[in-house]
Amino acid sequence: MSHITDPSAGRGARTTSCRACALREKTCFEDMTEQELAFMERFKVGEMVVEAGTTVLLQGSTSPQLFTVLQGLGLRYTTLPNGNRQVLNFAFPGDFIGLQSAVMGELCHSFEASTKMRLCVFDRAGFWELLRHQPRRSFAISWLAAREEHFLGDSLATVGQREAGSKIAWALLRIWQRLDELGELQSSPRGNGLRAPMPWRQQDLADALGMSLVHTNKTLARLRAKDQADWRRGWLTLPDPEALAKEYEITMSEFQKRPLI
Amino acid sequence: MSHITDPSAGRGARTTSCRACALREKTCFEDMTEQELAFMERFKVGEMVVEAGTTVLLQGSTSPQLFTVLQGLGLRYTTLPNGNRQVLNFAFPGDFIGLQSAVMGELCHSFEASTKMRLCVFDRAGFWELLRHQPRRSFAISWLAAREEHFLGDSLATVGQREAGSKIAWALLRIWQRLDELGELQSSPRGNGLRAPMPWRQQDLADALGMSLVHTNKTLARLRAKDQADWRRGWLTLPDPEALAKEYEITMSEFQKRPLI
DNA sequence: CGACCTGTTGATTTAGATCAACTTACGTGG
DNA sequence: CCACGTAAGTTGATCTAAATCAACAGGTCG
Repeated sequence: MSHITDPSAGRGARTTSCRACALREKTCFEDMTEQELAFMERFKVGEMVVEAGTTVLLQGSTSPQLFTVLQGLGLRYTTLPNGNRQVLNFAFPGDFIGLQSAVMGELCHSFEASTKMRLCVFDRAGFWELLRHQPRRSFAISWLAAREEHFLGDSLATVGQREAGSKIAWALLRIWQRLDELGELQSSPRGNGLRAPMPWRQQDLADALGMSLVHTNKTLARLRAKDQADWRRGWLTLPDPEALAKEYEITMSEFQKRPLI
Repeated sequence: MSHITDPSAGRGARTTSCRACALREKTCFEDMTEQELAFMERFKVGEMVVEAGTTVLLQGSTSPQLFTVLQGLGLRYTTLPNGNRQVLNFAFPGDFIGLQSAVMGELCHSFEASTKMRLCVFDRAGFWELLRHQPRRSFAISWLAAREEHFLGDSLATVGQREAGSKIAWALLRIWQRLDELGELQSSPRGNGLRAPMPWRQQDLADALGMSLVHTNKTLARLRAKDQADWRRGWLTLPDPEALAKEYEITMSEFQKRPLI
């Protein structure tokens, strides 16, 4: 199901060069210096396109690759010995995937594409070189790792300390915010307001929040009835995100430009 | 209640030099090159000794400092708008504290000393210099951040997907393992077996696992009755850690030497 | 058309929260 | 040395949020 394009194969015409990368245009990312660009292009091994449902990284295996999401949405999860699944986070364009595997030997989580995805592929061996020769890039890596740590801490606090309605609202707001940063919110086809693509299943959200599927469903229905959030058929609508956040005592961390790997 | 020693004050006789740092002797840490040592000594600003109960970092403030734990135990937590507290992790000697604050502007968690602690203090401004000039050190930072991310993911999976007995067992095993690595397990004063210092309160454990205090207490009592774990008056005894892990389907990540900042 | 996946809804059960009373340990000061 | 105050730990009774069970509906695809 997967398809890798190697830039050294053929004339490399099929692989976007970092310079031409559409992600760089987004306002949510920091600018890159000419030197950084040149370096990243050497570090880049190719591109990979996967269909929705593909397992890109499998817990327990040892992947020699690192990725940056170019297009599409995915999710990262662990499977416990008791069979339960914990979704660790949802992945968006610009996310750097696999830092942990570069550090620990073995993968302790899986990564799955929730839509068709395009991934930028880097070689793990090049990672060390990256940090050695590019202090700015290396700082970017640490920055992203710290940010990820922050997000996970936030998830932990939500899963551990909020009740159902608040959990759901928190998750929807976070997804909304991330898509907003990326400029992926669209105006609804019917009438006013914005909507966000949200391709995940209710089961995914349930597994992210430590809730049962049924309870997740009923809580979503309650939010819909109160006109606070409407997530159906792959699209999420939040009539008033600020009011929602206030109602459920949710403080979103403010926007910050972030580096792109 | 806190007491800072500045190496540039007096003759700096009161501050341990990195070369003489007792932590470096521990087998769980990677060796440092002479060059790294020299650099870290410049980066180090001083030492701080705090009494048990001191809040070292406060959520919402902006701390100009980074720490490495030299002695003692602590914990990191967030307070939610609803008043609940989530303990994010427990801190042990060798842990590097404050990477997030170095990256995000504002602290999004607090740090508290659970025993008397000795902390190695670094200046935040020096952090950027660190990454710029010391590729090896910079790799160490990324390594530690990735490890922290891994631990948090593990916590999230536990809080989200395990039931009470398993949660408690998981937490006790992890603390046990971390102290074991540091060589802090001692033989019990009465009779055979090992014991670990565990200065936290039941409330801390409850807040780490997203459980109520009462339920935590009752679950601990059940484990004690089954001779699986005994935590009382600041000491933890695990008669058979492997059996405990097996019983509750817990896989501990294997030991790996880690860098020291 | 039937198989399958995702979502929906009501009925029932239960793990864990909450409430409340009490014990134990450890000061501190008279 | 004892009385008192406070913080942590313990235990039983009660309540409830959320899990589980079960049946069904809608959409999609071969």
